[in-house]
Amino acid sequence: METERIVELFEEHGIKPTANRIVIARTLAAEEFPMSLADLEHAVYPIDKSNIFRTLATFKAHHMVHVLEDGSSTRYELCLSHDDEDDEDMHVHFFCERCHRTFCLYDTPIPEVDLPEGYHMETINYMVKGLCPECIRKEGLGKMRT
Amino acid sequence: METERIVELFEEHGIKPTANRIVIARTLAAEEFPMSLADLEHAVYPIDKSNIFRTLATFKAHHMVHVLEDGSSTRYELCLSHDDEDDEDMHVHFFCERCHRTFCLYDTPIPEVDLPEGYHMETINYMVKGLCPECIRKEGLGKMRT
DNA sequence: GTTTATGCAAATTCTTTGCAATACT
DNA sequence: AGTATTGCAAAGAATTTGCATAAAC
Repeated sequence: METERIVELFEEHGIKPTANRIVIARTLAAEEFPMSLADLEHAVYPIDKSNIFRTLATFKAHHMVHVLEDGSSTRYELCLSHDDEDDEDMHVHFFCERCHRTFCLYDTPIPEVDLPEGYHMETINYMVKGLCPECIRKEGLGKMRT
Repeated sequence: METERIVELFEEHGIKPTANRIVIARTLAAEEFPMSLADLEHAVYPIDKSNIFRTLATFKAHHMVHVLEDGSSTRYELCLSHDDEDDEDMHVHFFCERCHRTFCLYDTPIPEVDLPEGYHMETINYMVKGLCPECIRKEGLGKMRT
């Protein structure tokens, strides 16, 4: 994604686009998988992890990222909908229990549910766990060898 | 839940019902909310946390518990379906961002999705975050005072 | 000049493991 | 005896905070 579009995102969400923040957002945008704090720490070196942490908190507060929990770490992905309230780009995630990667299933939207009376929904996480195609293939090969 | 039923669960899942394990399972069954390791540590004192941890790993391996991530901790709830493969009792969970409690929405089953070709599903987590009824009421009161 | 952002170091919290002792079969 | 379970202590990993410096407005 071009830096201009990134800066637009900052404007849309009311966040001041500092140099570090742009690098972090660009990195999130470039990566196919949602990233953990540790992932980002490597990717945006030498920006400090506390800075990344606080930046992600800012992004989250302004709904510029989606936050995911896959069981091993918290992961972040850029939220591309312009509307703070309605996330059109919410999709199911898949955590592979063998290779520990978290996939975005962009073509699998999250089916909504009717909450019981009185609950107010902010965000939804739909996380499927199992084996990804690549690992299934490898498992198969593994078994053949046995 | 009666101890007999608990012991039955152990048999159904092929786990040896030791005294500690029964206490832990009973505690999970008695609690309305899914419990974290820390919750259990208090509830089953003086059983050691490493024992609880390993017991939960055993339960998980034998599909006797569901494992949830709500962002602050991993939580466990007893899985009451007899069938290891098909979890009839899978329901949506709700994490309140104000009081940090995780609710079981027993009457809200998880809507399934069609995964892209090649993915193999093991478990699903459907976690909604927002404000619970109690906290919405309190927020309202808080605003009135202001 | 005041506020905001940043880096470094350290604290906290949560999870996990090593190992010796105990209980079970 | 041999295997499985347990408790204690400590290690590890991930997250979060305090505080002093530097940059932005």
